[in-house]
Amino acid sequence: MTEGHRSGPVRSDAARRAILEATAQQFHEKGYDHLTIEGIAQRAGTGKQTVYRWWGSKGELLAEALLEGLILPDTLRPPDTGDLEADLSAWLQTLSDMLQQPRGEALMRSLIAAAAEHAEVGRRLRATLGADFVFTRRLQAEVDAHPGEAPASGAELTEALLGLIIVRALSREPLDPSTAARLVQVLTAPSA
Amino acid sequence: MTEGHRSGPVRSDAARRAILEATAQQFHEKGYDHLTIEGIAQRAGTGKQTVYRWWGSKGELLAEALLEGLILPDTLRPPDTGDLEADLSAWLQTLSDMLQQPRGEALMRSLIAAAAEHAEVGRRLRATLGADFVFTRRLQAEVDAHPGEAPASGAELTEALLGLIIVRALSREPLDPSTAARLVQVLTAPSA
Amino acid sequence: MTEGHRSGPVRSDAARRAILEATAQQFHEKGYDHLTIEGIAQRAGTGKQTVYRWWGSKGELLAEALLEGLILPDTLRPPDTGDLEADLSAWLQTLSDMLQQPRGEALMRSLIAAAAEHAEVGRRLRATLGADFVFTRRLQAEVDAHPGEAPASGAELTEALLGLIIVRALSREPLDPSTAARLVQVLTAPSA
Amino acid sequence: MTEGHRSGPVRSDAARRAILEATAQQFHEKGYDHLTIEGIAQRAGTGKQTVYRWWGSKGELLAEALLEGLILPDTLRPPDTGDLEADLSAWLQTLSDMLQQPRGEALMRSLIAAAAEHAEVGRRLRATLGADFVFTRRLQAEVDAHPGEAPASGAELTEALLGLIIVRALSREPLDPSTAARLVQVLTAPSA
DNA sequence: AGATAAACGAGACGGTACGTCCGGTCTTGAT
DNA sequence: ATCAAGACCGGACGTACCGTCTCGTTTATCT
Repeated sequence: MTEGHRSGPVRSDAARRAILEATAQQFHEKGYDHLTIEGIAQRAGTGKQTVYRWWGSKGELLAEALLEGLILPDTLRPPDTGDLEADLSAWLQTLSDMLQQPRGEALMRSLIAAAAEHAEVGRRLRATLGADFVFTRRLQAEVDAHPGEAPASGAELTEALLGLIIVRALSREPLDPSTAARLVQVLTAPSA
Repeated sequence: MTEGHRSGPVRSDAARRAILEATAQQFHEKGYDHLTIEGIAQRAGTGKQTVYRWWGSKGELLAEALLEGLILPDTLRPPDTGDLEADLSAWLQTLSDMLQQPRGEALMRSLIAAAAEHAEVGRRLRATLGADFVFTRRLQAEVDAHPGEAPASGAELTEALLGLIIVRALSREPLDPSTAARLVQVLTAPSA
Repeated sequence: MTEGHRSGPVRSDAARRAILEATAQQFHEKGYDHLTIEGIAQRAGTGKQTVYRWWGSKGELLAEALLEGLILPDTLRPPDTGDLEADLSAWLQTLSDMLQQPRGEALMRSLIAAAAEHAEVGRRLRATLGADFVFTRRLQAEVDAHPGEAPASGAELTEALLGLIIVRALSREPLDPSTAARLVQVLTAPSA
Repeated sequence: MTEGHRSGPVRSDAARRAILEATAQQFHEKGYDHLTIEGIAQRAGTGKQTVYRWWGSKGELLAEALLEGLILPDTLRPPDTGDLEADLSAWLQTLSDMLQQPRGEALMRSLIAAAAEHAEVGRRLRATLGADFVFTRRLQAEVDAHPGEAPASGAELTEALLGLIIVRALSREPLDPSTAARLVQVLTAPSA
């Protein structure tokens, strides 16, 4: 035979989904701190033990909810129209629009707090919000096409853009849309 | 008349210093979360009420300790040798060295968590670590000298650099020193 | 000076009384097991910590409530009309009447459970219900008056009577009033 | 037809014995409170459901273990040499010896706690430890032989003796062997 | 020189949430 | 149908801190 079986009940998917959804709901409602396992379990209609059985901390919960797409709106996924500069600009615009609203800024800061506490959230946040995704690959392609001219790779430039946004969120400085646009231009202009 | 008089003792400076130092010590030892007012008061040998009388939250405590220079080492203050590119590079190097060590990375993440929760910490962190300081003014001067060529202002470029570092700290990706150097080069090269 | 003072707030008597009364109320309502610190604190309108600060277990709580006379009715205190045999008989009658009612029997069994778990409750129960009190001394006097005739001392005879009642409570055997009367007669009759 | 058939396996005697033995073992190790169904099932190597299928509570479990003779040592069974007074005395001595040891006292208190909670345990404890057994019948015979002289029946006198022991166990008062002997003498002396 | 009153250390108080244990029920796959 | 295994919802455990509120003591100012 292939594997050590285990009889007995299997993990309840209903409980899992209810807990992740409760996590997302509570996260949006109260932010990362003020997020309590007790509150999540109650909202989900499960026992606390069921949460602790499968997740070790609220960080893990949030990381999984993030992965399931329950935290960030689909709007934040990067567009891909073929025009790199336009796409980058649009994406940055979407992000900066989000930060204009108090709810959006609070959401971002909550995510940062979660990332600061929990490594997995940090990794997933970076992956979701820019570094791993299409821009990276496309910026890289751009860079490759002009060897020697732009020594900073695409990934790092994307990170720098995301970083700018994070710094603004943390310092509560609004991000002027035109500034964002200018930055995109500087960063994508292949030094020409 | 000038003011309603008040008799009685005046604020104890000994208590104030003891509390701020205890804050710094506990912050370094346990990080921002796990920082407790109760623990700080005990460490400082004061009553809890003395803390609550003068500060409203652990965020305020940390913001003041940060301002007093009790949190970050002097090393992180930006150098000023006259050579802008070299200075920027050296400063970025210092920061990235700090993040190489586990203690330094943890410290940075703790600061980010604090900034996410408390606006004043965010502002002061940004001010301390780059955006307001000499680089900004000097980058700006550089930019001003070449009008039209580099549409992104110095402040934003510094923020982008700091942002990159923060993104790396949050995602637990090490920052390759040569990458940092390259970024400095790109950002300071006035498009020439 | 005489003693090491301690400044700061003093123990709240209101909280203490509320907790002991809540203990008694919950004890009567639900019995010793099913008595919860959480329930007591809630009923008393205090925090749990206030309970744990002053008492170490529900046993200690009950022991103190017993001592305060919040558990047993005054009826159970032994009468003293001068006629020993009549008094003993009346007291035994009161006890056995109490056990006739379901509430009384449950109360007695709850007390026994508490005594089995907590030494102090055991001691106080014995003290309250017979061994230390007037009967003991009076039986002893009786015994002393007839040396050599009744080698068992009064205290032990009283204990045996109480023991009989406890055995009946534990085994759910009703105690026939006439049996009780007969036992009193045997035990008090100085062998004549 | 005689009866509705029933397919499937029949009750596993191995599981039953394992559970009862685990009950006895855990009872001796930790006492009645601190006895958990979960712990018993784990010790017995069975599922919890198998316990709940056949017993309704830890009280029932203990009652059955008591009946199987897994709880009390054989030593406690009453001797029968023909000499009533000597037998009673010896039995009381055995009991009081047991209570001298901390383990024995704890065992007795645990049994009392169980009896207070669970009627069946109470009945069986009384049956096992004295009321139903040979002494009762023999004391009764003694009493019958002298009608009118000793109005308290043998059963009640035995209960009183057992009760004395229980009171002592509950109040943590040691039982002086000579006292026990004296009581036996008083109670068996047919008033002569 | 009092009298006044705020600041201080200590810590009790009503609460909320923690992470754990166990109760009793239910589900699964094997026998 | 029973069994071993164990997930599930729920309730209580005992602990850690929260922010507020006394206490009794110590000081600095005002009368």
